[in-house]
Amino acid sequence: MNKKTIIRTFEKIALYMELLGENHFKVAAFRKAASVLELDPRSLSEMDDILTLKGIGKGTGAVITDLMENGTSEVLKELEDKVPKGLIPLLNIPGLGGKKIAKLREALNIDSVESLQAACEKQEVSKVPGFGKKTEENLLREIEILAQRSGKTPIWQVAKIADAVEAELQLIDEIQKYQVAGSFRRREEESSDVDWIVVTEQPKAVKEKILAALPIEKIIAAGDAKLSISLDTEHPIDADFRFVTEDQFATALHHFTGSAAHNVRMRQLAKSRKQKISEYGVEDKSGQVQTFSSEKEFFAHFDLPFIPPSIRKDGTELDRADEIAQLVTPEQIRSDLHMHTTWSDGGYSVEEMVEACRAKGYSHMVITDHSHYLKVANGLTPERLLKQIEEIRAVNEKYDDIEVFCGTEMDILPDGRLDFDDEILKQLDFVIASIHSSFNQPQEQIMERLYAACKNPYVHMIAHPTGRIIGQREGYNPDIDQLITWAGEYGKILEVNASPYRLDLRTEHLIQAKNAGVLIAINTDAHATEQLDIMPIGVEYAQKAWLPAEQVINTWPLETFIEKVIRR
DNA sequence: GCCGTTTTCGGCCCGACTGTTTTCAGTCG
Repeated sequence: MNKKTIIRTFEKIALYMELLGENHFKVAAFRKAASVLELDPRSLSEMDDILTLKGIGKGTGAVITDLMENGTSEVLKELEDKVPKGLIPLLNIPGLGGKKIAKLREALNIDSVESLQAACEKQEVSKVPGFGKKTEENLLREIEILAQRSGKTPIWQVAKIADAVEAELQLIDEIQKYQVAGSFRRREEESSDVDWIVVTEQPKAVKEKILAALPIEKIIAAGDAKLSISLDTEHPIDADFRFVTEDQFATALHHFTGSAAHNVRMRQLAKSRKQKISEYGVEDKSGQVQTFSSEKEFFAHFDLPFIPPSIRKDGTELDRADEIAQLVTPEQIRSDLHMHTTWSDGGYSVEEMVEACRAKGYSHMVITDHSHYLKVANGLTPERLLKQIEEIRAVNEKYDDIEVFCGTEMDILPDGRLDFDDEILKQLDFVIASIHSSFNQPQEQIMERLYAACKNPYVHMIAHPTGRIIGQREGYNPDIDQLITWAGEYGKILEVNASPYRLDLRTEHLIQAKNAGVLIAINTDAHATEQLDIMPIGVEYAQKAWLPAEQVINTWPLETFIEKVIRR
């Protein structure tokens, strides 16, 4: 028996109870028990107090005991006997929850999406009390949509959609300001929808203009406080707009940024102080509602520091408030150590990239074009690299407010060799090693390649250490534990790639790297000047691992970087 | 089902919107 099995059992029990239309507090109690175990860092064998944990009581404790002694749960078995498996997908249909599903099952013996569809087509559903014609039509349509639509949208697609939507919002005069909230603001890797807080005195007019401006597949809800639509974009996604006044903005932004668990913790905290949090403000005993000029002020009201959106997760961030001051922030970034130019597959010259980095106020930067193995990217031969070094040194001479270092993003070849000899590497200030080929090799071979890079004395950093593209490809599946160990042993830096396509190291690995004391760099891997702008996304993503600024070498001043990295 | 520095019973975060109802339950975030 392991912890995961217990957690999954609780989640299944909750799901089945929900389908039976059980009391939702009871359902929530099982979900809560699952999350208590999930959040406890210990393994099952280390948890001798498991039955006394807060959130585990008589009922959930009995399930644990049953699982430990017999390997199965009687409670779950009974539920499985009672509830047909085909009902579970019904919960994915918008508008259907446990109660309605239970009613449909009672009245029409619905036990699957197929039987629900048939019943709708025979117009039997609209005869059930509590259901009507409109519900029946909606259900049929949702069943069709469900068949086409798959899961969540990766962050890089959300980013594009958000840009397009905001371009339209900007044109609406009645909007005083807007800000994206929700999971995208929290820098989650994937989102199921996008939310905006819109400040306006004229919600009706704004609603009409948004409806007229955006490509819409379906209007989900359109009231005076909220507009909810399905966007008919290349990658369809739902969008929510909340209309508030200026003074409600901070609390609305907080509320709709979530996470849900974070909000619950905040509201419990408020309640313990005889106050009540809603999206409109903080209400005290007398019914007086207080509003705030910023989220920072809102948090301060509860004696908390500003909690960055990306770490608003399960509520435990409130318990770690004193660690927040050390967290890396986008404002602390002084350098970008991974970018490309027209020498390989970038879109801008060395000088243009330098100008763009100067505009960011960076104190230093590294030009790191591809190496010759990567023919598709016009990778540099040793001869061209030497010429590029000359150009970079010359450009560097021109500026005294930024230091431009010579680097490379060198391929680690499929056979484990490195793409440049040490004689060449010696002449560079900063060497990145990356895998761009033969992702499908067995893990052993991948690790041999990474080991070759780690033990080479001229390599400084391993870039995008998994090669994943979010929502599209898994990458090359390295043994990250081993890589982190080597990075520690050989003093190599590991990269967080700020590109919303990549974002690796991913959070759980970054936590391991943090705990191992391995140095981290956050880089844009920019192939164009405007891509330098994605740095905050990488930094905010890295905050999820509670990474302190001192461990992120981009926060170091030039002198420290030279001393500890270039001349180490 | 779980919990208790007012509580062992009566709460459990809070509010918007829809569709079905004639005042509100269910769902959603």
